[in-house]
Amino acid sequence: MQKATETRFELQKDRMLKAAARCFNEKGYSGTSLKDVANLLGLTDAALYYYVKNKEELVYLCYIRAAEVGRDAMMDAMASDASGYDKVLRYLSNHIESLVGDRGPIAIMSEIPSLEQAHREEILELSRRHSTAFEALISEGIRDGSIAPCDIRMTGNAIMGSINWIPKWFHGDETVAQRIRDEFPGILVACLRRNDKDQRASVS
Amino acid sequence: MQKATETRFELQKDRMLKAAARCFNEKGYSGTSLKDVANLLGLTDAALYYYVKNKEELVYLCYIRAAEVGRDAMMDAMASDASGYDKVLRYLSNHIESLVGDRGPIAIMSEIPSLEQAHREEILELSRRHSTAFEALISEGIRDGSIAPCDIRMTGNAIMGSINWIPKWFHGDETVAQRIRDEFPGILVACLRRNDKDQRASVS
DNA sequence: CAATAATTTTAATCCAGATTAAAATATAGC
DNA sequence: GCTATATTTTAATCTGGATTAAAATTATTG
Repeated sequence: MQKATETRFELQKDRMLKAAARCFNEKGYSGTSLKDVANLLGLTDAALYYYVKNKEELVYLCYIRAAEVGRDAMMDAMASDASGYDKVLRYLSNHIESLVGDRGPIAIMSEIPSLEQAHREEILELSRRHSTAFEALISEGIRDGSIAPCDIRMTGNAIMGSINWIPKWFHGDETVAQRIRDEFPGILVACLRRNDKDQRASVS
Repeated sequence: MQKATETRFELQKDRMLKAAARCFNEKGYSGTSLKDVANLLGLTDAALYYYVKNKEELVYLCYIRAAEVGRDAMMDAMASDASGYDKVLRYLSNHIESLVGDRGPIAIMSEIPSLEQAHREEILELSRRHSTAFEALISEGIRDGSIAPCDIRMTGNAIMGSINWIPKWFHGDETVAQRIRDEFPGILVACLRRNDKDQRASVS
């Protein structure tokens, strides 16, 4: 019955979260006033309170959304029947597609400490789980021989950092988006193929 | 004559910038009050105004410092007489050492838009120059055959993103610092060795 | 030591931007 | 069209934290 209204509400809320994510990524949390977000939606700042309790919750929800996007990308990769290496590649492609595609601006989780206790812990937990899952993929690849042995924690941090930073410099240009989709996964999985520390490119 | 005083002033100011960088990295710009920074120094918030005009300038100076650290790392690498690949490796090692070593916490430049016009433009210019210099190293490596041909812009973004994200998860633990020093440069330059998109680790 | 300069604190302001309550408008179902 | 509900705005507050001025303390120098 409320299906229609619920849908409208959810749609608006989702638009709001995207607008907020965009502002936060571009202008930072402090640099973003609720008015900025509202303007992007053609609304008044006060209107946002119809959808969220306060600014903190707005950030919280942006981060929840970011976590979901990461989880979805991970789930899909984990479910595939492939080598560890290919799962990582698939996860990266998935996640990147979400970042630059129409799941639209995803917030960088750079202000977790400003969240209130309960929210902070929840986001940290989700974040930790994601890292763990990613490291598990790498482990799997090492075990099945598709990935070269490496310091899993550091390699995971390196790759994830690169991903996390994308929203900082990508601002919606579709040409750039395509280039990211095409290049990034390949660039990053290269970190998993080192089999010789002194190897060089064998070109020409 | 004022040498001693100047030194004291400069030292205190430097301590302040490090404390601020640490706060900003950990709690974000908005989450950081001047009181937080002052507490870390055993001072009162008002005391900070003896060293800087306002909070904006504090951020600005943190970013200037971050840019200098990057530039120093780059200068040293560029001056070396080595292949493009080795210059990149050297730059990465240098920069990473600064990030995790005693040049102490370096601020992540994540709130450039909150800077006032003139400062923002200056920081952006420095930032752009640094990217350009990094891409030049990659180009050089491709020309001299030490680096595999690649999308220079994207590869540069990937590697720099990984570097930029480090202060987000590294919080001063010396054991971790050593691990970063040991592993990160090698992990990241792997992105420059791809000579075959379908290559896999040739282990066991 | 006195005298001057450097540094920090105390104690007010001040303000942008978050938040709220009530009123106004839009929308949906009947 | 009428009624109830959903959504948005208007118009105030409210507040944390930035900022400032003056006073107090600490260091330096002749």
